[in-house]
Amino acid sequence: MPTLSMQDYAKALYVLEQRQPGRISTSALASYLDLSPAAVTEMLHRMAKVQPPLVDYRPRRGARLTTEGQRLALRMLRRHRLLERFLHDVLGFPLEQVHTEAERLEHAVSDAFIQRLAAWMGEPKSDPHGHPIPGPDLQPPDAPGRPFRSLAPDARAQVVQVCDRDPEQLRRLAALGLRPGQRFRVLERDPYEPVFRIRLEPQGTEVLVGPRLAAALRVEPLATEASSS
Amino acid sequence: MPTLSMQDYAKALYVLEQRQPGRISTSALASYLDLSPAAVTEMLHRMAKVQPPLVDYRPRRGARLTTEGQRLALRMLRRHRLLERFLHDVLGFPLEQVHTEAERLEHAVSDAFIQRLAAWMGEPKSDPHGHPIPGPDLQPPDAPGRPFRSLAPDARAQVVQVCDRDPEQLRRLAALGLRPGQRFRVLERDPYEPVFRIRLEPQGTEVLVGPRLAAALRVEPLATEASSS
DNA sequence: AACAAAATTTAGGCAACCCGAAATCCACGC
DNA sequence: GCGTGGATTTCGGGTTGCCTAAATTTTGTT
Ligand SMILES: [Mn+2]
Ligand SMILES: [Mn+2]
Ligand SMILES: [Mn+2]
Ligand SMILES: [Mn+2]
Repeated sequence: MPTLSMQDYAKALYVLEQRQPGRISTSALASYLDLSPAAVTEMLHRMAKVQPPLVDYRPRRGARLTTEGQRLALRMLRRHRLLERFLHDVLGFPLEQVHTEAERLEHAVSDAFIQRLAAWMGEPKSDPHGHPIPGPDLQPPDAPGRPFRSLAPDARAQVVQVCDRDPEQLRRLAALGLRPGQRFRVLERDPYEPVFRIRLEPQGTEVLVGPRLAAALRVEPLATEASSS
Repeated sequence: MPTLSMQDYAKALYVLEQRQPGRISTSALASYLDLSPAAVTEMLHRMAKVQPPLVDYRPRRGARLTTEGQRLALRMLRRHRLLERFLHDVLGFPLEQVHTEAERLEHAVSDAFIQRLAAWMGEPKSDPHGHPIPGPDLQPPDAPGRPFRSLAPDARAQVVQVCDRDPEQLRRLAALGLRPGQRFRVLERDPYEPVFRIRLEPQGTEVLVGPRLAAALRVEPLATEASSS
């Protein structure tokens, strides 16, 4: 089994490759993992050298996960998200705390643990932030919904995913009521600035969504029910 | 928070001090942890040097836990045993697998996790091997029952604790039916060799208990019900 | 009291990981 | 084509934790 650090690097590479297909640069990985570029270079060397190799690393042109590396990443994402589901649904951890806790636990559980936990929880398909949980076959799941910024004025939609990496932002989102499942209507989209005004349904609260929050949300458009009433 | 290794050393020192009060020798600790004596010497130095110190170490005359070290040990034992209870009762792990799994998890969970897990499980008082779970106050619990070898012929008793460190032995115990809660009567105690013959109640199965198994069991004597019938 | 065996510590190494600073590379603008 | 700034790698260092082999100390004899 790869080391704890390799597990986190693999996950990070997977997420970054999803965002922007292609090779991932040392600096992109370093800033995502909050490590020095020097540390990342070294680790990429190690991950390219283990058998089987986890990354295809070409000095000065970044790295990509190998098939084996991708399997590792998906295995870790499955663990992470299943654990988050457990922490939130069963133990009642608040949304903004589950990520940190799962980030440590994911390395300590065994495959047997995950298999039993998944069965016991009824094979959940997504974590409490709305991220899809890879199945035991480790097929890459696809991200549900689409970016918030793609919404047109007057559209109705539902939050399907919130970003889990920034606890403070997550607290803000939670305070505003923007959690997975929340429905809303776009009231206004500023034509010049990337600012939206939305109304939560059914609460009726109005919320301003700027570029920071918008980037943290993915949404699912809904049929424009009772648009004139 | 002390390192993962220090956490395991603290637990080991606590268990060994329970068995045999007084200073613990380097070699005793090394053999319990399955490490070289040199590694143990080094770690004892580190544990004596951190602030606050976890052990009182005097070169060539062994080590004892400080109050702080004992608190750490009890914190880890609470985590370990609570996790074992969860793994066995909720996820259905067999008795001989829970120890290994908990040995890793205990270092990855947070205090908040343990607090929530304990509450959710209804504050269990013992683990599936019968070991007492220290409370949140971290008071040293006392070992229930007494050694198996202290049983006299014809006595009735109940298994209250099985040793959890040897999976193979645990499988043997389970195969023989000797798990916590099992009642039995001592039919015979060899006067010369440390060998017992017992009959399980209510099954009626007869089992031979030699010195190895006897050392792995603690028992609670029962009233000699219906001794003549 | 003197030795030898046993226990323990010290010395020297190694593997993971990480960092800051120095060197190196390469791509873009002129 | 030629610098040069920014990205990247290399170098030297530091920490934790383990091992084997070589001292060293203690202990249990004769
Ligand atoms: Mn992690
Ligand atoms: Mn998540
Ligand atoms: Mn452990
Ligand atoms: Mn146990």
